[in-house]
Amino acid sequence: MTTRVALVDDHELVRDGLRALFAKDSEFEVVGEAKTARQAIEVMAACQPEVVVMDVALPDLSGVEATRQVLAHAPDVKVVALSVHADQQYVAGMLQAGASAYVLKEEAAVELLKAIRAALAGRTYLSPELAGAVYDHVQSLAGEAELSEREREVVRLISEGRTTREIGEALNLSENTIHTHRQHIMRKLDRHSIAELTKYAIRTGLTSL
Amino acid sequence: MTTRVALVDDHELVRDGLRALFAKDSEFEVVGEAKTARQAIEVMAACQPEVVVMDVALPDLSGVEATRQVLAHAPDVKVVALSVHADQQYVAGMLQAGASAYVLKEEAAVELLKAIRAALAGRTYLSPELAGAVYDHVQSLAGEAELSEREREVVRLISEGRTTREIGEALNLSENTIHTHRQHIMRKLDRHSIAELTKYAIRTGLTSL
DNA sequence: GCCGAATTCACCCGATCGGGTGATACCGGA
DNA sequence: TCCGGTATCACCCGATCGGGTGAATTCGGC
Repeated sequence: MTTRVALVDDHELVRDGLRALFAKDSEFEVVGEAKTARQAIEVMAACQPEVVVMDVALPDLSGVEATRQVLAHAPDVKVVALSVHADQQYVAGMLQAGASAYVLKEEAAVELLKAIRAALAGRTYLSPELAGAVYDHVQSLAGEAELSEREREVVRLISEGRTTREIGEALNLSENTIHTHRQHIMRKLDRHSIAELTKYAIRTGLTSL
Repeated sequence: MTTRVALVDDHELVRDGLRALFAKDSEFEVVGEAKTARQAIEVMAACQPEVVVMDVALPDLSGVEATRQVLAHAPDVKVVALSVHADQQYVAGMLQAGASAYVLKEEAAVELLKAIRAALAGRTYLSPELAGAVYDHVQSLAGEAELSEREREVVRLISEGRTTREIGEALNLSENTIHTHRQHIMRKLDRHSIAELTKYAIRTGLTSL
């Protein structure tokens, strides 16, 4: 029985390469592709893959947020993150979002296959280069409370420089409600300034620089 | 150590010529080529060049838009524009899009190498003929967002989540002074919220996530 | 059913922000 | 020499933030 794989990457070239890679291996079958996070959600429902190979840099949303949303829709899917950079922040963010593996694009193809097999077996896989470097960061993130969907949306808008009133208008909610959300967020994250919330939003992929 | 260069030009012949040019010089190494803007974006991710030599006339998008997109994906890459025309509009557009240099094809090859070295050194290079014509425009762009030492210090502390009073205490200055600094900074950068200032600080390396 | 969370809204308060004006002083380039 | 930028400080104002309290609803879990 072959393993059903979906590819999420905005680069045609990368997807082509990956597809060719999986075509050589009878163990895997590429059942869906997506260029954006939004497309990815749709493809999940249509193709029912067991594994999603996801680029962390997508045009519409960060891979972190995309991973979160994919797993919200299909909790059993294994997400394997693909990235060009060994950026600790991103690695930690992806793992916290629920990714099962993180592989650098500079690695050999065999690393990706190893990562997928590890993910399917319920284990977490990191590119050899990363494993040690990231451990501390993951630990530090572990103590961070999780935000609800609504709260992440509010943090995102705050980090875009919007005011409480503007956010209320954007979400069709009362200013008071946004105010309360912000309070809950600050208490959960123990971050009590816009500056710190903005950094959180960037690090977790809710917004970009 | 060689400098990694990517070529973006729709003319096979031009690319052949440039490749031969760089092959003669052990200082540079051509690691990727693209015929179109779309390809260029893909090549960026795949090849991780330090410099992109880009024709301003491409079949799918203008060189201006291509430059913008390349830099959106890889902010640290230096873009050297190549063109047959000394059109001020194009020059200004490319520089505004973030190109580091603008070289005419009629110039000698050595000009291109000079331009690349200047770009790598963080300077802006223009073909001698253009230098005078666009000087004013370049000046206005160059002096656009330069903060003073003091101002950068204040932005840094703001991005650390400190309040105006705390910053005043830290720097042994009046609250009012910090207040004024913040105003000047916001006007210079055209960023009018803590969130946006924080992003600026992160992008320019004044603070970390 | 009860409890906790998430979500929604309201009203309170003092502190801070974002913006303006105006002033003094220093320094370096035109 | 005068002008512009930097740096310092002061006072003003309205808007917003950061924090608190209290309360309604819904929804999933024990």
